[in-house]
Amino acid sequence: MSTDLTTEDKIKNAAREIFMKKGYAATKTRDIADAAGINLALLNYYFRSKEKLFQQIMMESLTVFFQHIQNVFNGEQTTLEEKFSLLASSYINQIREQPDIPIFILSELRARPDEFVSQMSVQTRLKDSILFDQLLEKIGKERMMEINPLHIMMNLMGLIVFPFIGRPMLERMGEVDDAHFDLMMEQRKELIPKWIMQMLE
Amino acid sequence: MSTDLTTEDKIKNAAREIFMKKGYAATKTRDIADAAGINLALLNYYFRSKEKLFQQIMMESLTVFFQHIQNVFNGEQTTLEEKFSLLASSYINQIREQPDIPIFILSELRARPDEFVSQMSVQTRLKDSILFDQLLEKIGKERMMEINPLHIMMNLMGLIVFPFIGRPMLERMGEVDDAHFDLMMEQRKELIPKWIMQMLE
DNA sequence: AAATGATTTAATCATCCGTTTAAATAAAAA
DNA sequence: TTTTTATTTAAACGGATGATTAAATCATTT
Repeated sequence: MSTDLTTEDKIKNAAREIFMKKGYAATKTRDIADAAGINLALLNYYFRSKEKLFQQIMMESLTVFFQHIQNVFNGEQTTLEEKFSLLASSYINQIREQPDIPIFILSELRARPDEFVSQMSVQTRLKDSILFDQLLEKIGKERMMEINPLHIMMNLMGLIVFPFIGRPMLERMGEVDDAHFDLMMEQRKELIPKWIMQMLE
Repeated sequence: MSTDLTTEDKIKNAAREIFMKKGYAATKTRDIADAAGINLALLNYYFRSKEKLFQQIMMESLTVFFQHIQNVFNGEQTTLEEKFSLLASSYINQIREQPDIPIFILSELRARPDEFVSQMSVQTRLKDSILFDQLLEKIGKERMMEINPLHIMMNLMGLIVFPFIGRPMLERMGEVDDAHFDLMMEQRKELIPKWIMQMLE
């Protein structure tokens, strides 16, 4: 957290790490300043307030986290299963690099109603996507009442994201260590698309 | 939040509601006192400190949330699919009554390492359960390396819990209202066991 | 009724925490 | 160099917040 970064970036990096780990309310501006190795006043000098700094980081996190969805959802050259596979792989890789990002986003989204939800998901209307059309074709109109494509989205995201959110609990329940957990996440890149396809049969 | 409850319970009810909605750090003792309609000092009189009050509520939440698991996991009269069905139904009902409980538990578990994780999951060792034996029998020894029973646990819990955690996001993505969301959760009581069974084929 | 103990209240303390200020230093422009 | 602007620092402000105190009220016992 030092070297030749600009002061602004040192603050942002430290803030991102601490916000993600502890959440907005539990994060103290002094913790950020200490972790960044800068004077406390610089935080306000560069970002005006803790709130503004948080919003900036939150927006960037949302962008990073949802940037793939848009593209994959509307890929014209990829099949359904390929889309599931792409999503599983890219998200599992991404979350491995920033393990706290899902729970961070989801819990702050809960605590700060609307503020971010609106901007995040306007981009991603399921019904307007090619994925949706492909789902319709696969499921068939007659089964549509029973199995709303949103079920499939819930399943896909749940299967990808939940293991990371529930990790401390799951590792204990299953008596697996970190290495084994990583292996399982690697397996899931192939398993999840298969499972989702089975659901559509 | 009034009537003939004891003062202690008025505080606990208010605290539970606010802790669940906002998390530990964002919850102020004065908010709890106001919501409970009691004098601020009474909180410390009955519970010593905010931290102690929180721990008590957290422990009770964990107990409630995991009490079914133990029983269902070790039911001797129920088949695999019946166990999945029981878990899905009881958890979906339970979460509907306290929608914030999953994200509350999972995010506080992250913010407060170990403190609770240890006590929570000692009770629930997957390998010691009847469910585990039934899974082994169904999956078969040869496929065990590929599909660890923990995968199935991740899937089951992810499919049940994630829709509630991601609800604000999912409702926007899928353009469904609260009533429709509830209907879908009702459908999932039957769908989830089916999906899980398909994964085992 | 008096005495004892439990509960509740108003007020205050002490610390924390986000933010600001004013001065000092460094960098850039003139 | 001198002047101006940008960055950094130490110190402090003021409100919020968890906790405590001492007195008041209520309930129970004798």
